[in-house]
Amino acid sequence: MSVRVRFAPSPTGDLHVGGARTALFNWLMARKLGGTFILRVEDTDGARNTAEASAGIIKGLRWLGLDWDEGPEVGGGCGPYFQSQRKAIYDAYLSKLKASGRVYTEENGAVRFKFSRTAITVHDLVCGDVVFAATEEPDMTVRRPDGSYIFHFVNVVDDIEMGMTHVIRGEDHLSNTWKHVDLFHAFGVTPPTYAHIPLILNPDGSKMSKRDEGSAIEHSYMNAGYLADAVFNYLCMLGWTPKAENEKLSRSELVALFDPLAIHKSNAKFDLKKSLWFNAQYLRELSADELFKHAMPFLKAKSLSWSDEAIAAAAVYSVREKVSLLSELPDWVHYFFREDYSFEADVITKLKGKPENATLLGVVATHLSAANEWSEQGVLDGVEAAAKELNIKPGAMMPLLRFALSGQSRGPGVTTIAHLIGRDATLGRIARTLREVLT
RNA sequence: GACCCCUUCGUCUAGCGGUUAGGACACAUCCCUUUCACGGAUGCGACACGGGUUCGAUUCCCGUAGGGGUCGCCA
Repeated sequence: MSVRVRFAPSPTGDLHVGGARTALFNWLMARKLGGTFILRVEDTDGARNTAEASAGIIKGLRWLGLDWDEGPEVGGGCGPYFQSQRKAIYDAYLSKLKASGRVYTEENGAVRFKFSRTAITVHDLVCGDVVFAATEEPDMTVRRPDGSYIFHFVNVVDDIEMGMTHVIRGEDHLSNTWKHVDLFHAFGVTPPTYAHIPLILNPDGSKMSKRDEGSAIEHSYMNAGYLADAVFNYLCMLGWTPKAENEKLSRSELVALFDPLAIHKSNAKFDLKKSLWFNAQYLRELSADELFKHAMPFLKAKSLSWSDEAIAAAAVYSVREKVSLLSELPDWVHYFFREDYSFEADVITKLKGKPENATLLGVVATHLSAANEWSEQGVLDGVEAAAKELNIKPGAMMPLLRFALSGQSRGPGVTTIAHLIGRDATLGRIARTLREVLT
């Protein structure tokens, strides 16, 4: 039998890391076994669900590259995939329960399911067989007086209707699973195989929920400058360890390595530093074009613009090993894009520190204006010639030139900066520094 | 409160009776270096506690403590 798994979010808010990882593991399972990954929106509670949230979740899943084979936007043979549109199916299933005497209606119209009140065992790939003693809880409500249905009921009905073979979800559902199994039995259906994955906790050990740092996919990752591949990779490492030498693994490697039996039982705390490390790793292996494409929205957000895209891309590429997030890029490259960059306080202090700095910059300018060709080597030759004339080491000239050309004390190689901004800008910036700082 | 799951360096983890308890992130130092980074090297650093079982427990069993979860006409 072909594997069928699903991610069944309730659209009450943005896609959350916990949900994203649940979707991720389901996706890995389907792709690993050549199965089907289904997206089902559990929007039975009209009061809490919104279309915006639903769209947001889809946006987040798309960004992470978790494509589904059946569900919203793609269709499939078991639709509709919004539970709010499946009332007739639920009514039919409720009738089955009525026929077998497993439900009863209360005075106000709510319908309850009669628990079997026997010990129930949940077979779980991660937790093993978990036995729940006969319950003493009140029978559970499956339909509200207004005719709408409750999660436990629709969840089970749809898992039956959509032919789910495995249910991979957060461990917070484990304690309720016996109720689902009871329902499956009442319908005369063998329950799917379960796999309850550990939860993601905050660094302090508390349960991570919306609002917490690093919890919302769109806000904390997409907009913060993460690469989807990095987030995908990092999330896999929370609660699962692939049998591999390295932790940095591509999607295809992760698919090939995936094994639900290797998923951990214990919860994992979110580690911001490590997520940044993963992102930095992925950032560095992007080509100049790819990096620029990803960086563009972040540059524009800081009002940076360019006329020569190749130069702009080269500028961004020159600082790729200095950042962990795309959002850090503008601060590292803004001076490539404008002449009115400001001078950092310590840069001004250092420039003014020695009176001979003005002379040094003047000599460098003279040599650079005479350079035969404007390449990095040409710039370097000019600086060395100036240093020789001044009888100092070329290395001693570099910081000064860096200060003048960027206003910053750190950045890519000085010759790279000069080469990319061009001769005119280089000479102009030296002149500006002489005029505005070393007066 | 009842029930369920969990417990190895600060964090993510390897380990599946005998290991100098390994790796990654972070941190520290050093090297490299025109800055900042990258990279390389080294270091710091853990089996929650108490009983068993065993020739021998991080590993198996029980208990305690601690953490998380579930007990809705939320999902």
